[in-house]
Amino acid sequence: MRPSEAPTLEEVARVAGVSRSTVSRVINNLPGVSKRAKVAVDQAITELRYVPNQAARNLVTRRTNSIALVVSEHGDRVFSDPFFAKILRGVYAGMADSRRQLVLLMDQTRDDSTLADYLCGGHVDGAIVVSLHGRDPLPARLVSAGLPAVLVGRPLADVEVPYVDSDNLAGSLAAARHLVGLGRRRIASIAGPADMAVGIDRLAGWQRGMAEAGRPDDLVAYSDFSVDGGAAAMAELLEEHPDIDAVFAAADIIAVGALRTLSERGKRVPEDVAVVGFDDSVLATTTTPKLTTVRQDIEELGRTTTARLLAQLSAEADLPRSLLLPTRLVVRESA
Amino acid sequence: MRPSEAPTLEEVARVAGVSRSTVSRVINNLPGVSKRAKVAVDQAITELRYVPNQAARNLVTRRTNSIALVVSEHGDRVFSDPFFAKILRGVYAGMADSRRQLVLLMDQTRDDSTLADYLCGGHVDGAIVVSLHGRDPLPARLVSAGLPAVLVGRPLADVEVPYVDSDNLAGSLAAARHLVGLGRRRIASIAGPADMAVGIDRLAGWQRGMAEAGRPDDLVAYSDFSVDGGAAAMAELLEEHPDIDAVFAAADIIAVGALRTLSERGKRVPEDVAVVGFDDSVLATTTTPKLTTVRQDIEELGRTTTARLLAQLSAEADLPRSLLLPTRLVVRESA
DNA sequence: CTGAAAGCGCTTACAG
DNA sequence: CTGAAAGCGCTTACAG
Repeated sequence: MRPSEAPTLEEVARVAGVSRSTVSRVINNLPGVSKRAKVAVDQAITELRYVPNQAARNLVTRRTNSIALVVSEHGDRVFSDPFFAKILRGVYAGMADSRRQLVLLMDQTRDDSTLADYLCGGHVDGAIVVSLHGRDPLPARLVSAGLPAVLVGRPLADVEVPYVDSDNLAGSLAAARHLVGLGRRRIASIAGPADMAVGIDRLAGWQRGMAEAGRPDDLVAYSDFSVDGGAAAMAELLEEHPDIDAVFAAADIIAVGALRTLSERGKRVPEDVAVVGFDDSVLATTTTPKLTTVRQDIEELGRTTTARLLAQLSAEADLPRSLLLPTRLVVRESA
Repeated sequence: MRPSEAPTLEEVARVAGVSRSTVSRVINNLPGVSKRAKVAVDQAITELRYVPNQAARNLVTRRTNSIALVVSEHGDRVFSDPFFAKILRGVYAGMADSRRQLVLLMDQTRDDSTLADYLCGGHVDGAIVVSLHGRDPLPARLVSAGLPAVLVGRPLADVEVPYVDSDNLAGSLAAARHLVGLGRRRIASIAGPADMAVGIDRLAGWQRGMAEAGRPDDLVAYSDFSVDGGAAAMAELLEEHPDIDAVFAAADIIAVGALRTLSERGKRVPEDVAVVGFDDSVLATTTTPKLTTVRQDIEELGRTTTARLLAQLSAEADLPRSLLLPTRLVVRESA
């Protein structure tokens, strides 16, 4: 970049009539600089349009001032999933004051090992890992390499990595209790993928709710996070249990599919079947009837994860291992 | 990171029994290394789990091996806009083979000047700028600083920056001709924002189509890229010109709004009013009737822009200043 | 084909 | 409060 044009700290020192040490102190806001020297340096900096060379800085400080956002998911889903977009927004908001840069990494580009090598190769000071799928070996590798990392979402593998997650269990428990409280007798659930913590936890919450109320907890069908998946799961449930009068879907998008099937089968919502979703996404208010759902704040999830990582990087003491963010039931029309 | 644990090139040299120069040559695949030396070095590298220090490398080579993706848009739109997600996917795909990293920057964090300073401060080797809005001063600043940059989308300001864009004019001209060919007499357009190249170009294409056919080109209403905007613009058009029998909307999302208004007014599509959109987004096939629209490949836009930048970074000669990607009409049911 | 040496632009003890 | 000096870990002419 602009070979010899770029002024160095050395030149600033010369222009300001001080030593390199002093210039460095001014730049880094270190104490022990006379006002006179500071003024001279500041003036020289603006005069020369000096910008510190980041590489030289990194080399000596052994820090890069950048953190990685690793989206541990192959293929297309990442980009089309609004979840990712919200996380990104939260991460960005969380970094706003930190003067750090965000390096985006997805392992569609590099294979897992290359990705880990890269992360551990001193390119970044820390990593935020969005673990969308099952038991990824990456977190364990980061830990063993000593790279500060925080996960978005509870990992399935039993690794000693801090994570931040929505309180999925409490949220789905609240949904279950709501349906019980409505006097529903045959309460089913369309669970999310069984290989994702988010699927497991939301199912567990519903199961606990059923157990509390002395209801059976085996009216379950599984679905991926798609409308069609939800529709198929709902059809499956109705096939086996035509008397179902309530269903808790592990995501709004699944609930949308369930609504479609119910409508096709001539079931009225909520009169015949009450439906509760999860997420409180934009979908929730565009359906007819509007969806009762469990609200989670995904952007906050990204922000908190970032804050947790930054705190760790500043070596703050007594950091909580992991955090759960509250979820709450939003009652609308469907249940 | 891992203070003194990380092995250096020096240690690799010692273990391999060669000089640092030789190790460096092996690492960088430079010619002039005996097979014997190469084997010894490779072995030492794996033995020590050596990873080159990027900062040291950057310092001496004056390159960072990273490029910036600058999303020049404040606030929330970026993240919720599927356009951005597709661009990101394309950019990522375009970088797949390049061993470079992507640094994501949005000026919601840093003010414009800080952003430009950062970009020109030697942090990145080049920049891809997604210019979603009007006449951003950023491209000009990058050019004057000598930072290689390529824009996604034609800039409004007259700067000497290469850009890659969809051929919006040809696409909307095709749409206009299609409506004319259908025998429609009163053809309107809902244009996009007048301060965005994409809005201007799509309107221009439609106008040219009208001119060709000797039709008036003043049946125009403006809208932002939203359903509600499209609905309002359609209402406005019908108010002033109740005899409209065709409308070209500058985006599918606008067309969706138009369809809503037409349906509310009891107008049948395409019998009473033919509708053509732009984008061929997912929306196009979920509407009733399915949307005739102009297809653009946004992911390809991101990929091509990235390829253009990488070519520039490798100092390839005779690069085209800018590129237009083809668009084509996809005829479905609405026109 | 190989190595000794200079140097990239900073920060950081250290001595004053 | 200030400066001279060492050193971070590489690459790159240069000389052999």
